[in-house]
Amino acid sequence: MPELAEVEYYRRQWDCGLGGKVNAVELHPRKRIFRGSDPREIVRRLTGTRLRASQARGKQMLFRFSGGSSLGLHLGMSGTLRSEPADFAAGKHDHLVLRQAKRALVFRDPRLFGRVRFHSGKSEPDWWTASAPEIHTPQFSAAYVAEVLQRHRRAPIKAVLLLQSRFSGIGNWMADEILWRAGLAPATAAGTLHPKQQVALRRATRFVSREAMRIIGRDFSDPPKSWLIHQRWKAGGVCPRHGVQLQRATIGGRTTAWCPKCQR
DNA sequence: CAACCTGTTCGCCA
DNA sequence: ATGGCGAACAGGTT
Repeated sequence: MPELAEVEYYRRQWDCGLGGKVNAVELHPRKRIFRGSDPREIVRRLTGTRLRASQARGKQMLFRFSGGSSLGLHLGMSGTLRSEPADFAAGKHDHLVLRQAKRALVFRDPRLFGRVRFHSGKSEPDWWTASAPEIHTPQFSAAYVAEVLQRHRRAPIKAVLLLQSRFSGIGNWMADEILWRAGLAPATAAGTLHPKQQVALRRATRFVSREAMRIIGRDFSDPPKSWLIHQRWKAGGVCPRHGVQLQRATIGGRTTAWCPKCQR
């Protein structure tokens, strides 16, 4: 489920707990979610702190606590964050619960592709600082896009859009939406894009990111009916622009839908 | 019942 | 050393 905009939506679901004290931390320590970190340390160091702030970069989230501890959360394929009443009882897939006086902050992830990381100390964790330029910043420039396309010139453009180290936060449906708007066939080798196509790609990337953040990031509203997202999973899905039957194939290792008429 | 899935990481190969 | 690709990871849904 979660790409850039959904991540932003879920991050905000814990905003109600900002400033609140963490009275207890409950977790399922054996779960794959905690790979690479020590669950007992998370319990020990977060208990008694206060949730101070949170941020998202691409699909990665950072929650900061008093005392200098941070939690890094990644939602993987099926992760969600939500707030529940204080007497909430954690279910099978609720792998991390932060108990506050008035609520429980819950991280749920049935498929376990998500991840919980932990960091303590004055420095910023490297899994946080090593992120790619965000799409809404000046660093996501035409020159940057050109360089990325050149570096990955032999890969299909669809696969390049899915590289988190290059296009921060773009996932499968956003990549298809972007290519459809830019008029680019997903299998096109990245290095063959003409200057005008590069401009269209960057413009569509910024548009889809900004609008998805505004529409989905705020309250999980549906994008307008004119967006490809409403058609791409349907059996008889058609191009919102022409009504032409969408094509479907695995490109860049993922299911890809595109309009053969407007994407070349 | 079988196929499918909005993500990342690893090993292999060029 | 770098880039591209396919498999693996898990469990719910169709």
